[in-house]
Amino acid sequence: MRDTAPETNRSLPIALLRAREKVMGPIRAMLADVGVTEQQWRVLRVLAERGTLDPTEIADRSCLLMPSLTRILQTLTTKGLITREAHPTDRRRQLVTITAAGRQLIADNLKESQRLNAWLRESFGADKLDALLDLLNELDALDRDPRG
Amino acid sequence: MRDTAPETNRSLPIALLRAREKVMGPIRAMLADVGVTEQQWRVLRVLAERGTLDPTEIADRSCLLMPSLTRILQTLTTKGLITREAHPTDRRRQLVTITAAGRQLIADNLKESQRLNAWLRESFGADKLDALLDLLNELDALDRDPRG
DNA sequence: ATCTTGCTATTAACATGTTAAGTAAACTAT
DNA sequence: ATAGTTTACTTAACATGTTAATAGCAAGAT
Repeated sequence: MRDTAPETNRSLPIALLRAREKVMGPIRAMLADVGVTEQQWRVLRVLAERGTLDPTEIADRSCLLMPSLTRILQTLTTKGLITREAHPTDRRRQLVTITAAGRQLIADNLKESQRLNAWLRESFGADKLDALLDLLNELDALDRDPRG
Repeated sequence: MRDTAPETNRSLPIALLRAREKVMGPIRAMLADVGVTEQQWRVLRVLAERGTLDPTEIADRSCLLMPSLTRILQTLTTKGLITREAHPTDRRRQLVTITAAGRQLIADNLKESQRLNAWLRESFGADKLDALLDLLNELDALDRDPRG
């Protein structure tokens, strides 16, 4: 079906959408078995890798907007995967920490996650994957919005 | 901030997310002024380019899932930008057509849309843009899910 | 003719995306 | 000190993403 619509293949927004779906599909399937979403998984991994963080930094590192993150942190707290405490000196801020259960959830799925990454590298080609990542990062680094 | 987190730059899902945000930001801003979302714009453009279609084909061409499309078609009908009629021979299906108002909305924004595309080509580089699109399409064409 | 199977579109339920507004706390400059 | 500003997080409102279930219809097989 899709090959009869050549235009959309040259549309960058749609190409990015399709590529993302291709990569995320298997990951989502894996996470669905454990009962966490792709976004919740990102938050947990950031916390596991970098330790206690405040919500603003979590949002930046996991590429989530603050309103989304607010809801996700509530969900993760309910699930017992994170804890939140007040910041010692700045009462506007919080400190979020992953719990042992959260770390366990990551440990239970990290191997499969790495297997999916390896499959991608092998199937798509390590050279092409690196080239793609380079281009995407360059694109993201483009200076400013085209408001001229 | 972001440059202190080298890992996420090499994560394909997140790199795709950031790149998409970079490209879509200006487009969303343009469309917000007219009162349509990015997804509604995609549907209208598909209908304008290819004429009357049934919802299943619209979903395929605009990269939307059917439940999302159902709601979007309701919204677009309310806004008077599309019309829906029953399929003459298959009563399960519908035929969706863009209205004159819908075509006018596209005409009003097409030039700006093309200007944004041109800005991207020039700013990012035509060669790199083509290379990126090629890689994304190749990725999307990868055979099957890694269920081994 | 009925029965099964598959297709089309919708609905439901929950999670996130997105923009705008709101609240509370910290900062800045007088 | 205090008015004005900025920062951190939350809430609200609406749109979409995602999976599962549902209803109506079509087509093929028995």
